[in-house]
Amino acid sequence: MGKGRTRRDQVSIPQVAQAAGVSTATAGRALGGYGSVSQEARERVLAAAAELGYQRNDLARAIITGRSDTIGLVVADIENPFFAAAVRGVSDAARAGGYEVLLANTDEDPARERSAVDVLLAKRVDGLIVAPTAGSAEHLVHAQRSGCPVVLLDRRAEGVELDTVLVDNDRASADVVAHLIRAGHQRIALVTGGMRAADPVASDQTGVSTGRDRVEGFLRGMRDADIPQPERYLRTAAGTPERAYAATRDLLAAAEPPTALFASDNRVALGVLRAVREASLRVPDDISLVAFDDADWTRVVTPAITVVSQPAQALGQRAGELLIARMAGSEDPPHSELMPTTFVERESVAAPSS
Amino acid sequence: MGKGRTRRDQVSIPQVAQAAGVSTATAGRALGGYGSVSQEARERVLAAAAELGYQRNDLARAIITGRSDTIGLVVADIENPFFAAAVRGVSDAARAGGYEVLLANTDEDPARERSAVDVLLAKRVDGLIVAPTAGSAEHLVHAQRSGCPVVLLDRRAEGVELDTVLVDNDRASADVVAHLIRAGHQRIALVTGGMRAADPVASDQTGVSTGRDRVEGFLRGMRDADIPQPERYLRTAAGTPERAYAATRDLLAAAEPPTALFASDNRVALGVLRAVREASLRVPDDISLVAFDDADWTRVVTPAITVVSQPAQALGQRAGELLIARMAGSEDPPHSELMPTTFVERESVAAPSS
DNA sequence: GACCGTGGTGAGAACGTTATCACCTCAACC
DNA sequence: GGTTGAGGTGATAACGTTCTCACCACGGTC
Repeated sequence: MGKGRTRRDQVSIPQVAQAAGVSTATAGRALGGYGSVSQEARERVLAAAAELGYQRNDLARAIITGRSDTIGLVVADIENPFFAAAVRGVSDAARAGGYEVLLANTDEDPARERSAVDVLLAKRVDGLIVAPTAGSAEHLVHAQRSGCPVVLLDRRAEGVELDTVLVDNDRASADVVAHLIRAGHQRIALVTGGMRAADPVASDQTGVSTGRDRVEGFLRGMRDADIPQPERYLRTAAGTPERAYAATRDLLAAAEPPTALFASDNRVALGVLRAVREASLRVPDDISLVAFDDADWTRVVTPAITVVSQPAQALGQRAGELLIARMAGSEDPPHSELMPTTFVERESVAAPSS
Repeated sequence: MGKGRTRRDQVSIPQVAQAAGVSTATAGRALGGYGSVSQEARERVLAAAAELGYQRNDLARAIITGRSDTIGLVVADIENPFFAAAVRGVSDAARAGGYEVLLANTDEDPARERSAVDVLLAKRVDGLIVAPTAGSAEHLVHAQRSGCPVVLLDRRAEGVELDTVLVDNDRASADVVAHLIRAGHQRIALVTGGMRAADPVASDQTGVSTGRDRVEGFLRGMRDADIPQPERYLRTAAGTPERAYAATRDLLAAAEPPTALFASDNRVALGVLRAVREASLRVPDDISLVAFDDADWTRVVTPAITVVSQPAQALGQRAGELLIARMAGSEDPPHSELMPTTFVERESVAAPSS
């Protein structure tokens, strides 16, 4: 036995009330900051609380008020700087609105996402922000219907009516392709993850929406320029640095290798760049390179990499604000908000060499 | 009134019990998985629960059991990849132990840290993992004493008895210095953050322990090699990429610039590297470079950067495990666990040119 | 003087769970 | 046939808070 009081003998409002010589109700009002309490009673209660080391219990409060002042945040991969920044944005918005954040990581596993949502619902979060992974979004609709507002972050979910904050991936991707084509490229490769390897083109339902949209934009951009066989240099299922590395090696070893590489996110870019380095290719003289995500290191490498910058933190913040509005009772029909990407031209794109 | 049931008419155990034709107690047992229930009763209860859309309420459960199955995690900066990885480690350990994680960001602000701890305590987390920022750790001791175990992550707190999981920063730092000296360097600069600019050497109480320990190790390493005025190239208060950039520019512009740069973390390294690039210095021919943290980009730049690798995720995981043991009732005296760093030699160190 | 509103107070219900206890049944054991 | 034990059940207390309501005192207004 020993140090410190154990979990069970926490001081509660009735004890404070008794010490202060007032009723439980009055002590509760003084401590909880609701109702009206005389100056004198408040002082006595506060003094008694300090004396006894009273610690309020938000759990009990949440049961009675029906609000926990907590929002649940479900992301795929906290280690991805994009999500880290988004989490930061959500955190900031939550703090500003008086909410705490309960965080869950899914590792892109739909089963873990479902169970995370379940746990968060059981903990009675007031709202949910989710970057949905592949698969059905039934559980999210269900959550929303049971009274817990849901906002989707960075990714769409098919056929459900939920607020969504994201970026126009399709268009940004097409713009990159157009830029490369203007620079003179024809053999343009897209290295990306998030889709089943088996069926890269019929991408309607598999994989994460972000990946699908970027592929879609890529293909559209290629077709718009009448480049035949646009899927020739499309490499899906390369979502990790390692797999992107392998996919890029593969591309570079081909008889007719691409003259430009488009990496679909910052982690993919890492693998792509490593493969390029190992092949002793010079950027941009031998090969051009564009990446999604303005990761901090992209401007410190030589040459600095041309990127599509996403407002990751702002995305998170906006999702938080939208959710807070919903929790406050907003009844507008669910809608998507597109936030602008910025094409940051640096030094990794040039005309093809041959 | 609108879509979906509102917050207030959630289904509760008594309602399920009535629908299933059993007592509240039995329904509670069937749903909560405690006590003993007949096969038949359980089935009836579960069917009724599914029918009515019952959602368990962990808040009410937590009140009665005294455990919320939640741990609080307080970090300085979630956007720092080191902490992102550590958060990941904590998450994994928590999940394995059946706990959820409540996350708070402090931005290195002691006031925000205190208020975060306060809120988490009010939410009745079962334990707390904190990467303490500068200043007193009184609130943490208080938390521990009031029955909420605390584990420190990555950073020490002076004069308090708390479990701590970290790395031997002093020694790792001294080892880097020794390595550079063996390579022939004398004019070695340390660019670091986390300390008041005013008084860089008397570092006993200001700043974050990590920074202080690294400075200490740096100075020790220099003194051990009998290099005079070791603080000559010491630049503190340069904890962000921007400030590190400015500090490095400053160093490089000196009459007798350093021949080797030591960046105290991955964000500092970003700024240092940018300054080096802009000065058109070649690494390692013109100047050598070592950084703390094996950030993913450090091996993709040319030349790949020699780093001190920290087991960030393992650190977080171990902190989680330690906390779980504490919450399970372990009464061992608090202790520090040092995890090993790895010196990863790459291509950014060479003998000084002159 | 009757009436109202308002600030303050306390008793007790309410929230949705789990814990405690008493009780019942049935089988196993001596 | 009694004792023991285990499995199952329900009534009710308990957790720590806020909510509801009734009540009082007081001042102002008609």
